[in-house]
Amino acid sequence: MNYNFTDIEKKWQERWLANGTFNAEDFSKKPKYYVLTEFFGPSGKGIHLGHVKAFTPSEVIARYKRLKGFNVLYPVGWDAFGLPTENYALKMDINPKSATQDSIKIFTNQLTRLGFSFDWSREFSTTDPSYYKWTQWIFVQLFKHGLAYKAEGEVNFCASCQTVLSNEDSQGGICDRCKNTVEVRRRSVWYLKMKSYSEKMLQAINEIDLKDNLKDSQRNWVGKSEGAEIIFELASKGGKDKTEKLKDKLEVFTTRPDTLYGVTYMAIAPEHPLIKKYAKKIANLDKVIAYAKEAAAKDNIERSADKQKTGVVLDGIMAINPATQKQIPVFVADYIMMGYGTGAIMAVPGHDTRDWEFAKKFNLPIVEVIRGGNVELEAYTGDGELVNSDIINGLDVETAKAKIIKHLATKKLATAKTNYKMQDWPFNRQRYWGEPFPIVICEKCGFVPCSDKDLPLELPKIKDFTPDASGNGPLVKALEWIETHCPKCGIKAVRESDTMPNWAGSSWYWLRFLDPHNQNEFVSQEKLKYWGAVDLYTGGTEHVTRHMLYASFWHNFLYDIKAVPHKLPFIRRMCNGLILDESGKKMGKSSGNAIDPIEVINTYGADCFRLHILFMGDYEFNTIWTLEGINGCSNFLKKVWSLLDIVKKDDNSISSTHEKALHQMIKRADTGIIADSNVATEDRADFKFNTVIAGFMEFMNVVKKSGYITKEELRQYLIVMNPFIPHITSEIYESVFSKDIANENFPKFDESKLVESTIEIPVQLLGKLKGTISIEVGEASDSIEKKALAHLGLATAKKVIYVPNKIVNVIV
RNA sequence: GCCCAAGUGGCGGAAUAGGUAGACGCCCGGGACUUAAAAUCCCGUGUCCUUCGGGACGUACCGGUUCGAUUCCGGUCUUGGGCACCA
Repeated sequence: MNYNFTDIEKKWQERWLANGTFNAEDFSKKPKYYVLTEFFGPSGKGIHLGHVKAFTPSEVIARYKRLKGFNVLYPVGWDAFGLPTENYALKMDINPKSATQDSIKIFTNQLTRLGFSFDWSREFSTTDPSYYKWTQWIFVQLFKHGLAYKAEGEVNFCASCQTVLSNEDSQGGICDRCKNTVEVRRRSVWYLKMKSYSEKMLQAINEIDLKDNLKDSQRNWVGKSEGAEIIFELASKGGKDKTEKLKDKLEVFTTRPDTLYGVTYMAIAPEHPLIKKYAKKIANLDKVIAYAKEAAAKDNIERSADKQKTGVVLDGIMAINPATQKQIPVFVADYIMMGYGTGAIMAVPGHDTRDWEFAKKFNLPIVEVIRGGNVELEAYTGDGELVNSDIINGLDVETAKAKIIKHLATKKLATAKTNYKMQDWPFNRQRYWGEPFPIVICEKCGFVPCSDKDLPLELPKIKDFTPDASGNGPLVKALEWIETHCPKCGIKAVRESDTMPNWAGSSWYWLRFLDPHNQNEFVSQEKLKYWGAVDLYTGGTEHVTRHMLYASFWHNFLYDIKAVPHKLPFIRRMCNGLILDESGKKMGKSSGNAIDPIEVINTYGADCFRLHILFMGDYEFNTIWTLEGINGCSNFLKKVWSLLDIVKKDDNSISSTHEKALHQMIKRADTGIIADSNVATEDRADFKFNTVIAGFMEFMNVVKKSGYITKEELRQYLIVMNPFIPHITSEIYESVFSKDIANENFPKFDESKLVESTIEIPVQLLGKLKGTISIEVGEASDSIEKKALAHLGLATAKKVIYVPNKIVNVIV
């Protein structure tokens, strides 16, 4: 009988679905294992190769863990709110709701055809009112705890998508969705106070099991820097060259208070309020205003791409160095950002590269206060002894920092301060397809949250959901929905017309999978206690500084208000590489060069596709997609099928010829798929699916050479391979053993079966390989030295190096 | 500019507490079976030289440590990713 993958795969896929084979149990006696891959953003184009690359590993792990006796939760769901779906619906001229439904249908069919062992009973979409009810509920909690507020601020705005974006959504000044350059606009927006969670998020980064380089990029994004805020008094020229002190003081943030004696000028951002406030005191106001306007016209990209330092002195205003009491000039310069620190700096040209460039250009004095470089040639940013610095002379940098802060603090001129690069999260979008804000705007009561019984606040059905430049979302047009009464005082009021960003629904979805049908709570406490955190969370690297941080923020908040009992959302995170096209570009929905995974399944079968994509390369590295080599996987599956012809159906033993190879193969799979959580991080060598598959092939070669496989060997072999190629192994298992392989236990390997008594070791002469000799394990070194000399035809040697059971090197 | 990761046959990739480089597979070549082809099976396959015994070279490049380096150290080049005037 030939291997007919089409029929076999269809048969098992239907059976798994009908029987709910992979549905997780709540409260099982088995140990729990929660494995999750970032859920799908469904689109009408169906799944792409990136999905297969991202999901196949977690799928293998889910099946493997079940065979190892775990109660595995491997859920599936849809992240369907947001710009991708809405832009697609606009393009196709259909309603986003039906676009979402259609896409989910397509995805469901396609994922089924890959044989993924999801628990379909827990499926939901972020667009289901029964789900976003609780997204809104969490928002209300954030609001009630003072972590959601509306304010006017400078935000990133994408003119093409007609909406405000978060910093995370506009990394590098580019809209994450349409790749257009974003503009900075002043707008009234809803913010989530993510910045106030900076420390807690840094703590979470320390605790999660994640590669160090990815932790670094997260820490970098949070951007903690410790330093001090220092107050500089200001003075202006009064009549007759007399100076008078101004009422306002200039506050700056610095990480290097030790260099205070080297401050030779000050610089403020073009948007700094000081300019407006003391306009009358600025002699060259025209020039200053012209410069500020010019700076404002540049977008972020231009401003940072042009590294030439520019600026204008504020003629008439001086600052007073609190350490030296000397007066120094104040500049307005666009290398100072209003959004960081206080929007003003103390400039130390001797020890800061940017200040050095500026000072050189404007001929400002450069003072050395830390010994170690030549500040006339370049800024010295290293360590060293303090000089020219009065009370902190002779100290090292760290000691000097502490002393000068303490000294100024007594005069209330400095305080130790920590700053973060991460900003609060602009949380509203002027678009239709998102969760409505459960907020009523009342003239009398201000912002009033909907009460729990009014949730979900459903998105109204409207015909025209096209965004426009008015600055309002399409929901303002839904008058019947917008106009309402204040839940507090009852007078006429309006609803917030913006919607939440697509990251809202994904910021807590892993919790809902624990209890997806609960109508009374976002998730029950009993289920939270049973399932706890996600044991393994897999997905793309690009989410490390975006979704992962949002998720960490929401989870931390829910923990703080005692809504969840565990502090960390995810115990371990692994990031998969990308699938690239031949030219090395990212392959995906947007590039239009995608290969349809369903065609690969039609030609080769799902088992073959799964095997191929895992065998192609390392999980964490980018892989260039090719069908070259898939024949190897196809040939291998034919060989697996042909085992039916050579199995010794009444031999329940393990033959001595196969024993070692069998145990080796099991060991390789057991250590190469996923390590037990008790294995130390540095000792792990898991996620090595390609070498595990090589192990399957090696065992096949051994079996093929001897021309038979015993029934027991076949049983163990099929179970070990089942997570990778579930259809074919289920089919053969059923036909030989009349049982469902899904209920079996993963075989155990026996280390003692892997030990050899006689081994071959290499003999080297002066480090060059000269052949091998056969030795007994544990044989005396004298005897081995003699064998090695004999092999080389030598009588004596200057020195013989013998590394037990590894190598002999002879020196003459 | 700063930070991180990587560079191994014609190709995808193995092997790093330093110890037989190229596992496993693809492609390719030769053979068996066949009227023929496909499928399948067997053999070969890093490069160069060879008197067919073997020899020399070889893990981006240069240098170092070592009996021994793909692995460790210093420097250079290339590719990919992240951050980007963050005070």
